[in-house]
Amino acid sequence: MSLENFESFFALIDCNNFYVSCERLFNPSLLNKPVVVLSNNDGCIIARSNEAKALGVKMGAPYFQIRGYLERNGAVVISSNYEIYEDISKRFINIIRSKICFVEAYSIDEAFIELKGILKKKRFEFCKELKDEIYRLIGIPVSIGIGKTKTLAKVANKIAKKQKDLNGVFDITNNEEEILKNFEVKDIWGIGKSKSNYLKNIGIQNALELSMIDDSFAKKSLSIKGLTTVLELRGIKCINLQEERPKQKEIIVSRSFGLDVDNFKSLRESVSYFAIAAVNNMRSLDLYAKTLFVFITSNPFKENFCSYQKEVNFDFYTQDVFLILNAAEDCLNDIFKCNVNYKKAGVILKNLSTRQAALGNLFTSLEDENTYNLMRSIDLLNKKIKKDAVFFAVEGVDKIWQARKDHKIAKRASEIDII
DNA sequence: TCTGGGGTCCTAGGACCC
DNA sequence: TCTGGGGTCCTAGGACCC
Repeated sequence: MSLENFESFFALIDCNNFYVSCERLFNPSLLNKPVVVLSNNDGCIIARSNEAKALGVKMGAPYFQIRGYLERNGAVVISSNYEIYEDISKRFINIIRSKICFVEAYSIDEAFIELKGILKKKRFEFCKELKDEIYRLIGIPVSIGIGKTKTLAKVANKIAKKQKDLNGVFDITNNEEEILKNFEVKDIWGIGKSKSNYLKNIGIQNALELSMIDDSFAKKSLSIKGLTTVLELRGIKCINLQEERPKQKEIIVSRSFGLDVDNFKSLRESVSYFAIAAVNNMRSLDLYAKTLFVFITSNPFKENFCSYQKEVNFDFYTQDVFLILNAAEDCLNDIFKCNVNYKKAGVILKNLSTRQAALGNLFTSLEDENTYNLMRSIDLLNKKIKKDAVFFAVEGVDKIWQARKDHKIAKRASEIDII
């Protein structure tokens, strides 16, 4: 048997209209209807059912601009509920892991797998069975694209999604050239708006043309990433499967406000709330931060946009919520200006390190033991009673800055009982 | 009235040094 | 008259992803 039969291939498994599909699990009446899911603050469209796509609803469209159109067409509008989506995402990944070892959980609704040790003629069959199994166990429809490289698997996935007669699985290797010739440059993974505009201007319209450009020209005009894309389109493997998630480099918690905020008190409450959320996230990852970054901005879609920010470095790596809260407040004190309508604020924890690496620092004083014990107790209470049963007074109670979520269908992750 | 949030990586350009 | 040339490090901002 030739080696070619054992050549390693990639497949990309992508959940169809993931957030909409999740909502449909709880509410089957949403089936066969145009459904959209909104981003935080009910700002933009971030997921569309096929029926909504057929109405011409664009990804990322501001909701207020198309609200009337959606209403007239009987579309169902839902505020996003990430807790649920994350829970279902974990189940999705677990099913894949139970079928194959080489898995990269790429995003909340996508996974790459490497088809190693699977015979060429069995590849397609394996993916088809995987797709059926995912649907059988969690009720989420997926599409699977197969290719020699991750970039080609991405292309194949788009074809699998678009061409209904393929039943959701497509292997691009059978007619690669033809597919690439009809695949627009702007739809290629790694080619964004800026690069696709540039390529259009120099007369490169499709993926096949892009795959044939000169290497050094690609690097010079599209940067190293662009060259990688070009090579991958040619079937040269440059991007490996990342089975282990690389250590996170920063943690961001930021929100747009439901209303404009001009008073220091509300702003301080929001920044405190974000700082605590960021620290909680960091603690759950068992990381420590050396740098804190705080920012506040006005509405970027209005005139006189302004943005203020400040960064502070701690003397040591820390997880101490009190230290970080105080520092965040100090930052805000320094950057706050009166007579500005603030629309958004955020906190970033940077310079993250594991406990072990942090301890390697001569000047480390990781945390006060009392703080550590207190935080553990709060975690336990919130887990036992309910989320946010215990919270810090600085977060405020009324939270007038909080985002709108007018279309939320109330439910909790515990209601999910599919498997 | 109303336009998300959370990430990573790359590059250009300034500062500094020899 | 004539204004080097590298190297390194850092950072802000852009580009891209989902």
